[in-house]
Amino acid sequence: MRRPRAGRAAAAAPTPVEIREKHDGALVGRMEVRVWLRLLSCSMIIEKRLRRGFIEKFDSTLPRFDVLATLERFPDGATMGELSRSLLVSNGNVTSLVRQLESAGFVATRPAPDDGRASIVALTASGRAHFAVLAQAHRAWIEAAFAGMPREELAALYQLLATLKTSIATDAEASGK
Amino acid sequence: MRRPRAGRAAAAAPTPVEIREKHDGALVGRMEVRVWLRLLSCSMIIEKRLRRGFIEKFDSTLPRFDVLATLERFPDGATMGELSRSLLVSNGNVTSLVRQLESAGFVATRPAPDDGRASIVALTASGRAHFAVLAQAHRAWIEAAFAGMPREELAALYQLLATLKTSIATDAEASGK
DNA sequence: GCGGGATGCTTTAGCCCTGAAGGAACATGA
DNA sequence: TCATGTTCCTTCAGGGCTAAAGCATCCCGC
Repeated sequence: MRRPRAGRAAAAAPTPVEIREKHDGALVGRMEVRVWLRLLSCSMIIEKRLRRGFIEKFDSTLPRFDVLATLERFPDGATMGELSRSLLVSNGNVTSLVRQLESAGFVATRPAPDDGRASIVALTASGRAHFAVLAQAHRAWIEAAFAGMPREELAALYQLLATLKTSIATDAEASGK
Repeated sequence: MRRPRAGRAAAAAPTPVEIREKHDGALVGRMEVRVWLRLLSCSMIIEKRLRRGFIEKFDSTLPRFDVLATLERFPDGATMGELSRSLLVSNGNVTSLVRQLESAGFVATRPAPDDGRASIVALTASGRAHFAVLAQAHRAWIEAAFAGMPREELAALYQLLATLKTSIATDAEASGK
């Protein structure tokens, strides 16, 4: 009801399914912005779907899964700082995530032997088993989302994202820090 | 200190700048998952940078900017529901964002003439001016992030993301809504 | 030793976001 | 008309996230 909405949306109407893009239909001028909005849109939708899946199927969350996934790569355990750096999230955030996983019995924390400030957190057996289940669902969801993409395009996308990453990185260097 | 971390990280050490990927170095098997992690990484980094920019330069936030951007495409104003659908965020969330912008004088709310439940929110003159400034900075940040990408690759990425979007959409349809 | 700076972690305030619950207004069919 | 169901919006509880402040511990140069 009440939707003039001329332009792109109307032109793209015949497509079978239409996923709305953030700011879709806007008169975005520059190519860079258009690519960014599309990128953001894809990543938000997939992420939202994963988040929802974890809640509904496992009563867990994506960030908690991320912690488990990271810890799986540190068989001897990782310090909070290592976790924080690996996950690209703030220190305080890791604290609360680990607390939750700890009270669920999926990770265990022990003091670092060589550093009185640090503590080392590692997966428990139960945590490792739990992660295996979650990881399989996670992979299945992602594969489903990408199912409509031919292999060559997938590889091409992978390459282009690499270029983008280095572009982002060199920009970070140029603009101080 | 204390970083065995064999593999990719060590091998990639000579690169000038290294942006860490979420779960970087993990033994991610499937191509789909690798593409997803890279996509997520790019989008998170850019988004984080925008967020930071808005805070530092304008003491504002990305979601508030999104609301302004959406409203700019509704010259006659939009209902809360239209905003919520356009922004892909929940209804309650829009309420608080609009409240903030309202108390800052950037948007104004009036009751819908034909529907006692709905209210229509629109940009004020001040809000339109404010948005113009923000939008320019926003565009500049994005262009800087993509500056290292040749035009053809940008266009190719744009196309691939379109395929991905329809893949996501058809997946959504297949798995019931 | 030991004093001062760096580092590891936690705590807190504050914003973003969701989903569920609830109230008010609408719509519809009997 | 009015009872029922739907729609629009708000409120609230709860989790994620950050930046800044604070505490404990470490390290290093003197």
